[in-house]
Amino acid sequence: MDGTKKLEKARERIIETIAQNIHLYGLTPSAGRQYGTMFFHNEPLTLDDMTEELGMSKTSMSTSVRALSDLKLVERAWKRGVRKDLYQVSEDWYQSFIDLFSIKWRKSVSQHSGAIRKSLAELDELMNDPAISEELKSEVMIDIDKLQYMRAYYEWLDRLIDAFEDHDIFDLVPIRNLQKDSSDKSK
Amino acid sequence: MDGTKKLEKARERIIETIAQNIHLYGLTPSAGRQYGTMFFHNEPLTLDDMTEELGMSKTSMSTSVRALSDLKLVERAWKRGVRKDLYQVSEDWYQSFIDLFSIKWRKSVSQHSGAIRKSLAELDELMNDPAISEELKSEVMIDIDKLQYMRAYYEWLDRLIDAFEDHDIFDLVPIRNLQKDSSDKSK
DNA sequence: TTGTTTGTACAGAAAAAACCGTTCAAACTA
DNA sequence: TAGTTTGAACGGTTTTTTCTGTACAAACAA
Repeated sequence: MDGTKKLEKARERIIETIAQNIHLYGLTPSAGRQYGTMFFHNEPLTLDDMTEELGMSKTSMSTSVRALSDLKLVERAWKRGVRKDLYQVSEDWYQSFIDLFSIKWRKSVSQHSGAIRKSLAELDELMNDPAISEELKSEVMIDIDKLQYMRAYYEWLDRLIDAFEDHDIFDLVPIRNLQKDSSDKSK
Repeated sequence: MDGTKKLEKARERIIETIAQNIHLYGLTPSAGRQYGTMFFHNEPLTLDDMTEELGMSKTSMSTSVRALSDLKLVERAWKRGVRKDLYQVSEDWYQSFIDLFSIKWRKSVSQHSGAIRKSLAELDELMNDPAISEELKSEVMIDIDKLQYMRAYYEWLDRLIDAFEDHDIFDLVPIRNLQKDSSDKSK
């Protein structure tokens, strides 16, 4: 088999695996393929480059590169004399993992916390209403407990994301920069 | 406003918030609504109960309760004399968060690790091929570096998931069981 | 055994999304 | 200024996903 073909095949396997797993970041396989393609390119790419590489429309490239940018999986690059926007994958994958939580999960925590606060206030009000049956009150009490549990959980999630952002997580789970020689046959 | 209505409204807000955020678990809003409904029910529910509560088909209830079960967000319950399957939400949300990683992310790590191993072996072979141009070899070298970086990253992710499963994460980010009085107005 | 109940497989309908071609505004060039 | 180039907004089309109703197999009841 031709050497270039072999290299291409080895890359394709990785790209396809990325495409099949990028849903964990809430992205489509197409965006994953785009990411993978950029990953193996050693130069920043323009939208037109991507159109050519992936055989998809420029519009599609534009929208999915935006989705990738929103999650900070890719970033813009500059190159003297090039007017087109250039994009390249963010180098630090650990940071990309953290960014997922900073962006998507933090937003979710915030929405939940807001909803819980509002509902808790309403139930609180309900508890102080004298025109409410004892039976209903005991139901409300149960719900208040549940919401308090939720509130504690999201507060925990919030601190977890803090621990990611502050890189405290690397104290617990250190990055091992093995750089293991690829000819090492040991298991 | 009627007390029962008010309670219902407070619940609906939470349920809808869950529905809008469950995509982080790779589930549809419908499944989220189903989860939310079960969450506020103090008794396990049957598929027929859910059909009635949510106004959707039994088939839908069956498929999405399976999706929820796969992620261990809900579990089966038993009740004397009831022949129908009963389901209830898993009580421990912290564990549910961990399960997400045990199930979905671990699988992703495994797929990636496999692909990386294969591709790395191929590139290794390519490097030892004497019939390959120097130019191509330097390209291959770059890719090997990238794959080694990936390998280290997924190995880190694997250890991170271990830290979740072993509950070591709670040493770094402890669960505060505040149980703060809901009448506390401090900010 | 036969009749009933329950959960799920399957195929088609409905809804949602991904994607494309065209168009347009902004930025750059001359 | 006018002419290009570029990225994205907007409708319309295609593809995918979600949901439903029917049908069926397994478990239970009598």
